[in-house]
Amino acid sequence: MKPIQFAIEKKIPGALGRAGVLTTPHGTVMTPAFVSVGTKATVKGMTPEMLRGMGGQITLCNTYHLYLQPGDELIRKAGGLHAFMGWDGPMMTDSGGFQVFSLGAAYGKGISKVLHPADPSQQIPERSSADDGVPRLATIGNDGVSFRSHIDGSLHYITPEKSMEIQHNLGADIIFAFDECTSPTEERRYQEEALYRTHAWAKRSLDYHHNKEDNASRQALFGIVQGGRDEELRRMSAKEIAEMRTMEGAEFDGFGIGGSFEKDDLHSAVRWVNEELPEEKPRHLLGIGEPEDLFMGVENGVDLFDCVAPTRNARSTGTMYTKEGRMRIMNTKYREDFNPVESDCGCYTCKNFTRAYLAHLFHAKEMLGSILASVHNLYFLTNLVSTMREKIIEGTFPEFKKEFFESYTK
RNA sequence: GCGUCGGUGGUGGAGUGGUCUAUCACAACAGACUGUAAAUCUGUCGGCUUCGGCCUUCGUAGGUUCGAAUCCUACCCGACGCA
Repeated sequence: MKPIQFAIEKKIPGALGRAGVLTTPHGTVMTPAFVSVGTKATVKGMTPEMLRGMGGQITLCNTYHLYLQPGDELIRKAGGLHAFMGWDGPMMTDSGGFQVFSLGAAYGKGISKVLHPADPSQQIPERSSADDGVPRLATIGNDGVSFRSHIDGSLHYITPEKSMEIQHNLGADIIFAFDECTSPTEERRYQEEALYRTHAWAKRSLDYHHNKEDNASRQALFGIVQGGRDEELRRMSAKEIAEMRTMEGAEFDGFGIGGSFEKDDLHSAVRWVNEELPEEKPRHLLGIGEPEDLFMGVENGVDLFDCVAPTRNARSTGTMYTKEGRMRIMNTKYREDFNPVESDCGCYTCKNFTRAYLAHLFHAKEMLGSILASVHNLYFLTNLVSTMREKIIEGTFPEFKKEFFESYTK
């Protein structure tokens, strides 16, 4: 018996998109679905009850962060992440592969998950100059990655096996293979080299996982596809990860699509990969979650998304998603605006508070502001994706997409 | 009434003869944020601007000086002390 089951209910005619049901040991997820990010065993500002209340089905925690603090052994003793953080629903853990990137090639360089090269402040530096200056906290070797803890400076070595061991201790329903998320600033030669390494690490992750029968029966393992912006590498990676087997014939239970992108490359990369991946297994687009990207992903066959944007935008300066686009609640015009953030929104924040009140909380630096804005943003994106699911089942996804972008401007 | 100290841009508070439109912090205003190094970060913050500058500011009014937020005089205001 496999730890998860995935059934497709309905497809978008003429596209890769589909609506499905993902069954895990801790419950089902109606896909496509938005995954709430809870890196350090907490979705920032949200109790599990609030997550449930706003329609959250599943959360994603982080291997690297929890290994450093409080330690995966401690979480194992606590009875696993579900018990430790009080979330009894479906849960995934990321492998630490993103930190290879964010604490490595991207460290101190202002490079993030999605780059906007049209913005002059985000010009992609040449590789030669990208290596100057700031010392990295993550250094890649062929066997694994050395991390210098961003908390206390201590040195740690993470291998694919170590990532699996940590994720076994954490005990999420779905875990990810250890990968290297590459920067779009790397040239093709490096992308290729990194891809071979990611594939080798994927195989080691798969082998290690299936050597631990207890875990393999309770935790699903997703392989991660990389390959940057290059079509050949992306397709090759998707095929290779999809066909990867242990000696006993065990395979990945699903797939992650990873990488740091230029905005324009995102669409093509997702399409190339999903054209190659086997239809019957779930696909997770790692770290993506702006509304326009969610539509693109769903249309192109992505089943799961996670993104820090809703909580980070909410918490930092009260930037909230609305049907008309982003609203920055601290802008002067909202100080005496006694309407809800969105009058037709069903979230707790919109049903109970005004823009003026939220503006006040942010100006006064009261933590409830961050919480209420997070509630709204998580609701907005979660609800947006679940509405896309309904529309796929109704057969009206294209109409819904068109209607959404008639009012939404970024 | 006498004495002492002090009055700097929205606020607090640097500066004590030229490099001063005046450090810094806060507030304000605008922006960024996509597998969280993030309750973080960036920019603006006297007026005008053809963005090269120009004009006006450090309680008020005079004065010294090539040059004053900085020195002198008078006045106004505040705190404290003494009558």
